[in-house]
Amino acid sequence: MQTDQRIVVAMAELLRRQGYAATGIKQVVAAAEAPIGSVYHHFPGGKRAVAEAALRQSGAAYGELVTALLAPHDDLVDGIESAFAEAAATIEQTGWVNMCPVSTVAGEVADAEPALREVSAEVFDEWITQGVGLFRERGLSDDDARSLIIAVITALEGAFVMARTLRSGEPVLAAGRSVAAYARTLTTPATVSAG
Amino acid sequence: MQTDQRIVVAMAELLRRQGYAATGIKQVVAAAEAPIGSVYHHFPGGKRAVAEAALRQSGAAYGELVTALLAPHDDLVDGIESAFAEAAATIEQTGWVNMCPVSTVAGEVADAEPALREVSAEVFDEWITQGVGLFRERGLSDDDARSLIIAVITALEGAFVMARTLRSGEPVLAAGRSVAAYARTLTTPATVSAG
DNA sequence: GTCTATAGCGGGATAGAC
DNA sequence: GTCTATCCCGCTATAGAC
Repeated sequence: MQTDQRIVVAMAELLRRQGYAATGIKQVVAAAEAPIGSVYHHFPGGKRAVAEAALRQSGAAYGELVTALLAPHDDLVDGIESAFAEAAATIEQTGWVNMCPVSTVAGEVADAEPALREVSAEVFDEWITQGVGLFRERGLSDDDARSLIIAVITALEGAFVMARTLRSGEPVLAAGRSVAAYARTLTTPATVSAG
Repeated sequence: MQTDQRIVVAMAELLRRQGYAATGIKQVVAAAEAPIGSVYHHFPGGKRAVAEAALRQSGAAYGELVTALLAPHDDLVDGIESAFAEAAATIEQTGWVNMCPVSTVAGEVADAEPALREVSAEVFDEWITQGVGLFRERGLSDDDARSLIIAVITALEGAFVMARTLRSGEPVLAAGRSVAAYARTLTTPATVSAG
């Protein structure tokens, strides 16, 4: 792998574990087995530029992963349930490490790092666009599809934080039940019984 | 206000904006209008001890806030819908600052700061306990109550991160719709129509 | 107990040899 | 273009005057 790629990959790995502020450039080059000068040769913007590249790359990969988990299921509810179950298993097996750096980083940079907030926002927007497309194929209206994919993403993000903190897969499973129930109401018009 | 209290409050405020690693003790004492020596006099554990106190205090206050938003409503679904709507309005009015430092900090310290992860876990557990009590009073079973409060918390957490990043209240509203739909399925047994 | 000056360290970034 | 040695700054934490 090329030096610049190794740097980006190492940054992404550290970002999802520690966030942006706690991750040092020296730590990144040690993990990437690269000399520190290479960072500033390939990324004149320094630490921030490396982080931007890492967020974009990981964001795209993670968006494809979620799509790949949902796409095989013709039924929305089935797809969502299996995606959350898969996520719960993965995060537990990997020792409670976040699956994607975007969620870890977005919260700490939303106010203090405009450039990184902007990149994170672009990643979220791409995920939403992909999800809207997928859910529209399953018969949802534009508004419902958009509302549902946002519910899926926010539930996953929030559940990951709690799961890593509690060292338990329970939050991911509970969040999955919740979003699946919402998806069910959007696909099968329920008749509410009185009382 | 006492010096130690001002220090804790200033730390909490900075934590919810920037997270733990990016927040400096010098920044905290400047905001608290206290000499730096006071930090180590009142908190021998230094920065980490101040952050622990800030997380506990903010966690308790935020738990009471959510309870106060939910408690007045006899109907679960009404309470959840109004709580999320209130949250969306608040985060927008305050310039997209997070309402609570726990969610901002938990993600970045889950792997690297065991003491802070532990405190964050205690805060989450307290929120869950409070929510289970509240939802049981509304007639839910233990399991349903626990699943629902976890869904509420994770949805709020995840939605706040996305809202701050996108500078939009939409994620909080979408998350609220999703959780409210889940609560509705737990309270009103729905008859699903075929097709 | 309050407060200041400073130590000691690690951060990001750079200059310049090769 | 690769890589190393170093700079300079800001950090946490401390020592000690008051």
